[in-house]
Amino acid sequence: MSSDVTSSEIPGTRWRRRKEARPGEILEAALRCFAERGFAATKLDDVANRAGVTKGTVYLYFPNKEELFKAVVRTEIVPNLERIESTVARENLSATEALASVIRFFGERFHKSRFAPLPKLVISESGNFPELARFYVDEVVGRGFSLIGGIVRRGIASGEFREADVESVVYCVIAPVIFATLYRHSIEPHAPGRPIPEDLIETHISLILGGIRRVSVTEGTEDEQ
Amino acid sequence: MSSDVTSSEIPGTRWRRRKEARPGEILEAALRCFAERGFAATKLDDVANRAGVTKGTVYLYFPNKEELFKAVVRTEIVPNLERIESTVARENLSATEALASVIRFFGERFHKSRFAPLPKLVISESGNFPELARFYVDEVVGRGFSLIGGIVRRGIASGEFREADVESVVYCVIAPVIFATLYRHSIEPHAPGRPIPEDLIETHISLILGGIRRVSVTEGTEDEQ
Amino acid sequence: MSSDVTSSEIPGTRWRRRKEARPGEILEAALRCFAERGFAATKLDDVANRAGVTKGTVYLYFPNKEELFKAVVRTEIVPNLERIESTVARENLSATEALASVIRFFGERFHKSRFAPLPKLVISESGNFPELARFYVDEVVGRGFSLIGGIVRRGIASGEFREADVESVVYCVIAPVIFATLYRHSIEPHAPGRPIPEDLIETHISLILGGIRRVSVTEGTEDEQ
Amino acid sequence: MSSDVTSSEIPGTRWRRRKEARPGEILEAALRCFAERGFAATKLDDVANRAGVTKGTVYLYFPNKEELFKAVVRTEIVPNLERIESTVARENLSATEALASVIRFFGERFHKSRFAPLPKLVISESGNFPELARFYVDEVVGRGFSLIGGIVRRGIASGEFREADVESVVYCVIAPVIFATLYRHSIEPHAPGRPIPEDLIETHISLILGGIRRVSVTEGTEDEQ
DNA sequence: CATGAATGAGCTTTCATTCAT
DNA sequence: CATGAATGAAAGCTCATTCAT
Repeated sequence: MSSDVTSSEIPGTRWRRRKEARPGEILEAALRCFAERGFAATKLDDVANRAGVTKGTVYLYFPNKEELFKAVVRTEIVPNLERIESTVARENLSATEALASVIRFFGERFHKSRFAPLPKLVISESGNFPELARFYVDEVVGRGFSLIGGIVRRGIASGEFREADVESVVYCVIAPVIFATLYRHSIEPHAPGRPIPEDLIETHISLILGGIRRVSVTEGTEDEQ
Repeated sequence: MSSDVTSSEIPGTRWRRRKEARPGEILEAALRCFAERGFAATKLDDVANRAGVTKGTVYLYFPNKEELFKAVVRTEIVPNLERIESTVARENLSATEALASVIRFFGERFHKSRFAPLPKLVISESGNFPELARFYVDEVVGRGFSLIGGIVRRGIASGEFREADVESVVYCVIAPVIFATLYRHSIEPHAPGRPIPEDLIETHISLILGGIRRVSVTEGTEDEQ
Repeated sequence: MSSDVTSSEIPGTRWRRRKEARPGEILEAALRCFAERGFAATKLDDVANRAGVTKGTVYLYFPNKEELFKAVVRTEIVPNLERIESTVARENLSATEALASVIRFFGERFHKSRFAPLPKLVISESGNFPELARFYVDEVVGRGFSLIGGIVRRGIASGEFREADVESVVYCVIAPVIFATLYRHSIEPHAPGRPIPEDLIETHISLILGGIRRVSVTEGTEDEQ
Repeated sequence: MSSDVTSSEIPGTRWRRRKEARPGEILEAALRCFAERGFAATKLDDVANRAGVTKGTVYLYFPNKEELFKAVVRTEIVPNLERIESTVARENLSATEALASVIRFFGERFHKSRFAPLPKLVISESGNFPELARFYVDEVVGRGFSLIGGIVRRGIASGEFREADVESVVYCVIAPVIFATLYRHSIEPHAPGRPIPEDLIETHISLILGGIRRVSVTEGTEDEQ
């Protein structure tokens, strides 16, 4: 648990004035620290260093460590949620297309966005922050399940998909995506010999569609990816 | 807090010698505490209380908190691994049957055994214990992947399964099982309104097999990709 | 505000076991620190040093600084209250005798007992601890006023004393006693040139009785003390 | 936090020069804060807020918190002292009249003027500011004692008052006045059920004169005060 | 073996103080 | 002059660790 976090900041002036930028910088630094070490193991000194400020400055913007954590979750989750939903809600796709597209979308999102470390954070800290778990269930799991559940149900209703327990299918759709995120932020960095396979997402899509679709997808799968 | 989870430590040391008499209650209690709160947030007082002893007693068996953590990982994971492998490795099953059986087996294991909280622990603490990640990759992920990868490869070779990226398929096979475990130990306790669906595992099996098997499981599925 | 509080403790073993004696020692040390420096300026390190323990030990017995403060007040005030009341409540004294005796009693009490620094503490900290003020008013001021007020009223009723506003008389009876305490614990230590006069209490008694008694005290004052 | 309340500090320093322009609001605000919470517990933010400026501005006029405190004492006490003395020192009053008048004068002063919170401040902070105690003794207690002591001595010499320990009498004269001030600023605000009696001062005067005057005041109350 | 009182390093938090604007 | 963002030393508090019993 070494605090090997060094500031990568303006070397000359140790004293700047950036009221506007500060909170964002601190939140970003905090997100990374929390994601790496967890809430309890994160020292405010590390967060401050990473943000290029001192401990005191953090307290200028956030009343305490817990509120900082909540602010991180709040600012990283909420905006992303909106974007995900609105993006995927574009209509006139078949259930098959919609499912493939939603998986692909999540896969990308979780790979690149700042949202990426969140699942790990939630898994790790739900024990210490029950509200975090509840919040996540309500806002993220709930919405995500509705979104995907809706597509699956639509596919079954239209005969595109075969009969199945919708809830369970949703789990199977989501799991590999989340799992990849968790793996990427926890294990992969320390196990360079075993990276996540390149075509995980596309394989996942084809497996899921193969498993759920009623009609053959033999030729359809080619252009699926 | 640096790492060597797998090393067997100064051999013949106090810890090793006393290990013989060590109450498994401490390890069990520690496993639960670590899984619930994470390493940093777990107080030795809590572990001791849960084990029905005093803090001092913990130090009789483990030289410090970090060694206790490593001991937890060592004693709770490794024995389980052996059993899993030997059980599933009995041959004369078709790839289909083997895959179904291995998923079912893991599903059970992760549901009931003391092994269950481990994934959460690894996800949460790999940042603070890089060796934990390495250990997990080598011992668990590696073995699991070999096991399942072997089955998949065999299925493809025999024509039972269609062509696919084996690594990716393994991920898709494992992910829902691990994900369910993580969910069960992090989120579910705080979100009673959204339990893991009963037939998740069976649905998963049927989806995966549907997705991977060459012959149709619907009606004309022989050409399923 | 220099922390020149040095432990006067057993020099050999820095490590002892005195669960029984500890809380009392800490309370005593705390009383002195609080009385000298006030609540805010008192460092727990000082209290600990004076009690011959370390900061951590203080927290073994008191959950935080504020509770320590309250405990000090509680343990120093309550027992003294009982004693004062019961002692003075001995009957069959004339109002004159009773008043003289009660003033003398308070004078002594405030001079020697551990109760002595309390008035200063209450005056100083009432702003930061409103409950302290309330408590003091209810338990100390209230009781004291009842006690003395009763005597005065009795004296007036019996014709021993002349008519007067009882409340005001009580203030005038109490004020020099309290004032002496406050002076002794705040100013006198730093102004050795101006000590409290030796016969303050007896002069006070004779003045008060001279002022309140109906019969002339011109010659009576001689034997008054 | 060491002491020299009376010293006029590095003469011609920043503080001294800027003193000319200094807003009395800061001193007034500081006096109130210090009196309410004590030196240590007073935050410069509070002082600044109360004075309607920012923290930085306080430092424009006072080099640090301690100097601010000293300036408060200096500017709030000293001028008042002068006025009091000169007012009461007009002669051609009998000792009885002079004593009554001086008590009344102090009673008023301590009730309304900015001088009022000072006694509480001295009582509370003498532990942290020994010089404050010394200053108070020299300037306030000393002068006050001379003033009142002179009157008492004159009364005794003239046969108006009976023989008594002058120092002790002075204490008894002063105590209720100071005590009322302390009570008013510490306890009364938090104990609305027990206000200081309206005619405390007049009762005090009549008790003291009754106690000290040679002639009986029992039936011959025409000279009551 | 087991206990639990005691320790002290380390972390969170506060706030007097500085200084670019 | 005035501001207020930023600082960092100091204090409160926690808890892994020790050790007399």
